[in-house]
Amino acid sequence: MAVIKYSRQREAIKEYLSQTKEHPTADTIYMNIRESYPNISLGTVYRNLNLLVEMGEVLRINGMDGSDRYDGHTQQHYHFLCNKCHKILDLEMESIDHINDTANKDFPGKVEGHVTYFYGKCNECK
Amino acid sequence: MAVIKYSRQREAIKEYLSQTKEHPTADTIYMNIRESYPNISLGTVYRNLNLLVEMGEVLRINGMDGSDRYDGHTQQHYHFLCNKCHKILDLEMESIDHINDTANKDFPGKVEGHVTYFYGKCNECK
DNA sequence: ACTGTATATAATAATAACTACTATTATTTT
DNA sequence: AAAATAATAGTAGTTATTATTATATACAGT
Ligand SMILES: [Mn+2]
Ligand SMILES: [Mn+2]
Ligand SMILES: [Zn+2]
Ligand SMILES: [Zn+2]
Repeated sequence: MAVIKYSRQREAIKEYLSQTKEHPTADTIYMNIRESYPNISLGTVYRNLNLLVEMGEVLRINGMDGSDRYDGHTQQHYHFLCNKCHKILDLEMESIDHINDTANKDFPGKVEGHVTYFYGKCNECK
Repeated sequence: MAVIKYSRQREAIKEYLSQTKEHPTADTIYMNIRESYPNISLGTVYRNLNLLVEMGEVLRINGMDGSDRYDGHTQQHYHFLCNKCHKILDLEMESIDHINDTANKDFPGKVEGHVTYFYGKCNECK
């Protein structure tokens, strides 16, 4: 796949992700795009999500539960998972990139980055 | 399931996990236990891993790639994932639990903990 | 605007990781 | 040793995701 051609399906996915504050699964995205494009296929959603992640236009959040989540807001930020209602929230907090240095200290290889999420009780559930 | 009864299959899994320094998948564990228990079923491996994780005798590491990894060494420690050879290594480093406080600062809910792993190039791959 | 070619799509099949079910077997209690 | 209970092997089912393929769309060159 050398040249990337426009598709309204991909545009709709990007649009939907940029305007939601949630962190939807591929299936949730599918359900929503369906309202404007009833014939869109789930495979198309997955393929475009992979493309968008690869292009850096969308973030993939994985490991929180069974299925991957997607985030249209690509500036670096951290996530919080509520243990009770399982909502995923953005965390506004100062950088913790220094933990890379901590990790590097006695490590023979090279630590380049980290993946972190926080968990606990959200405002409503605590 | 009120009472937990002994089983040599479960014992073999625990034994295998306690002596390996790797972080095997359920399937890898299955392959290895098979050498001493050729009839063990993959379902038995999964069921016992879940049990052992629940009992706190084994750690589950998820989100690194498609399938969960298991760790027989249960003292809290961090992991490193090599981007090139995809090995998972233990990281000996000082505690970074203070990042919970950082995350809590302006958060209306209650941050109780975090999940973190580091990535980069291991000693052989860098 | 018309045509050719490459890319994207919908629909569907396939895969991978894991869980559920059930008849049999192993462990523990009595 | 017999009864009671839990674990197992073997298998079927689920869920999330990827692969396949025939058709549709985008778009560069005329
Ligand atoms: Mn986010
Ligand atoms: Mn470890
Ligand atoms: Zn909550
Ligand atoms: Zn490596």
